[in-house]
Amino acid sequence: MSNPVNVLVAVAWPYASGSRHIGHLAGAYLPADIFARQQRLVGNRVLMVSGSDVHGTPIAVRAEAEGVSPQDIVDRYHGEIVSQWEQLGISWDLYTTTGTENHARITQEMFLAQLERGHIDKRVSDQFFDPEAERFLPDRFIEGECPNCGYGDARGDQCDNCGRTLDPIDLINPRSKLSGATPERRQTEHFFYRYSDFTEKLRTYLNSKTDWRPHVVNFAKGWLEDEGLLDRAITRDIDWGIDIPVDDLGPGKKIYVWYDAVIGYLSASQEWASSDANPGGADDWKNWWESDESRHVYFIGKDNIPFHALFWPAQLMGAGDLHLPDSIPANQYVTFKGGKASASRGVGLTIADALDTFQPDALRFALAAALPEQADTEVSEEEIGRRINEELVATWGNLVNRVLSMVNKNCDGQIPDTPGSAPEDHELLAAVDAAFEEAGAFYEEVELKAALRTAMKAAQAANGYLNATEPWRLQKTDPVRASEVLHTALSAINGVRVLFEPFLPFTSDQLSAVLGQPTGWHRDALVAGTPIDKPTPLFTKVELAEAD
RNA sequence: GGCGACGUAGCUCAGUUGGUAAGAGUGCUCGACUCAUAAUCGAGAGGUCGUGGGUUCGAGCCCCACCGUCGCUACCA
Repeated sequence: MSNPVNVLVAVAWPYASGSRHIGHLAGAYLPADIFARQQRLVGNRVLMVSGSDVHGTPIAVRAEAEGVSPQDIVDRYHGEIVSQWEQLGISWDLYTTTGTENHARITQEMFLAQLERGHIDKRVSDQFFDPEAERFLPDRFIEGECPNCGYGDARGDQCDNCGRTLDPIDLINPRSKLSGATPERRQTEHFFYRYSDFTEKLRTYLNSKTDWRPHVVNFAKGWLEDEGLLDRAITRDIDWGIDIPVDDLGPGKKIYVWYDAVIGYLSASQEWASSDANPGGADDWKNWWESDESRHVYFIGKDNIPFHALFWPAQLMGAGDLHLPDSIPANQYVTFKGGKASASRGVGLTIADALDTFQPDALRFALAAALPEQADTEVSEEEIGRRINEELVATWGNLVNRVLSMVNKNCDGQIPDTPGSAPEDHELLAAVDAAFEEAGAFYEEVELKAALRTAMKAAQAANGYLNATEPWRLQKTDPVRASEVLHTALSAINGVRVLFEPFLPFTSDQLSAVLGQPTGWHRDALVAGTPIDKPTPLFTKVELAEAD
């Protein structure tokens, strides 16, 4: 194959303020893991990083409400998230948090570099202040009567009743969501990032991305129309966050959470490079970030597009010569059917719920088959179960089981040394080998649903081959040919399981224990004489509740 | 209000730059098979491609309007 490429698999940083649901999983984390696993099999050097986003107002407010420290909130949810990654088999090279010293230092370094280059300046602005909570308030934390429709509980940024976008200054009888007090307008001074400096460069950058998904490019370009990007404050009046590396503004101010969160991709790469997990040395991160040869792929939900297609590239441009995102295959949303039925029927199914109900690989399979790559996709608990039973278990699980059973029974419990040479034997193995190429092309485009279909097609070809050759019948009439057929079928499985590995890591490991570790993105030769025991099914069927 | 995406078989979705009588999986019907988790394989039925106009020799793909769903709208992350 060609030379290994350094691939950065950058995955959206989950906000450590609550439990994640399977929409998040299908939107970013699962596709990232599938892609990363395949890229490793291909032989590329994959660095897959993310972490919990631990700063921001919601966490600070929640901590105050519960009478605990923000760190307690973060520890609770970070712990939950980390344990779920393990259960789901998400193969991070590093999953960290934005609460590390390393991250703070690198964020501050980037801030200083941009300040030095003139892309950061100070401005005074008016903001709402809660005199009781003694805290500046984001628009969303101000409520009042909607000036358009009179709705009493409109938020400062938007009215939930009439849907109009609002400015908190227009609210009638505004009150703080935190204390109920009437907010006051106060002047406050903040650092602004001059995103407007990069409007033209970003236009050029986006225009060069002709292969991106249309909804990603169009959406990002929409922000650049007319006056282009607006400068944004990158500091906040809050105690919980990263210190501003210059003290001009006085106390009580920190760096804004989203300015620092995206820097996590860079800081996590450096943390990984310096860790024991990497034998390549502390400067190894430069092979991803200071190299034109590397490839950066960002896995995010569509709500994150402006941050990754605009703000983050602008921050990178302002900091120096760092590698920009090469592709951002942002997914749309997974939506839930039967929203009014009940939580147990799939409405807002959390990752924890889903893991209680489904085998990890089975869950991965069902979500991968429904990835919202082009459009929002509807799922329900029934639909997930249906996919597991009718597609995964019936086609792939059963294929493995039927072949291993026959080999165990008819070939003295070991892999026979009887490769077949009939035309149909070659045809099947050629089809499996071709599937690697076909699926590989889909991975290059990050079309993971299509890659999964390719693997399923190969499994179906193997099932068809068995039905056509009927080894169970040959066993009585022509045992030599029967063992050729079984050898061929097992060879096919030996390839197909590699095609499935990115989707089904746990059961693929089970098969590796029998068939040996795959050596790459291809079908390995069988090792004759390897013992094959009576198999236990890889997957169990899901018991479906009666749909009503 | 503005912007964007979507609306294709009962269900979940594919349909590259417009071009042979519109596809997959699943479900349904029929047939084959019985090694295998009542699993598999084959065949078939099933669609006015949201509606109405327009461009074109030709449109699911392009343009306009409308209807519906969802998202974003820059101090939520």
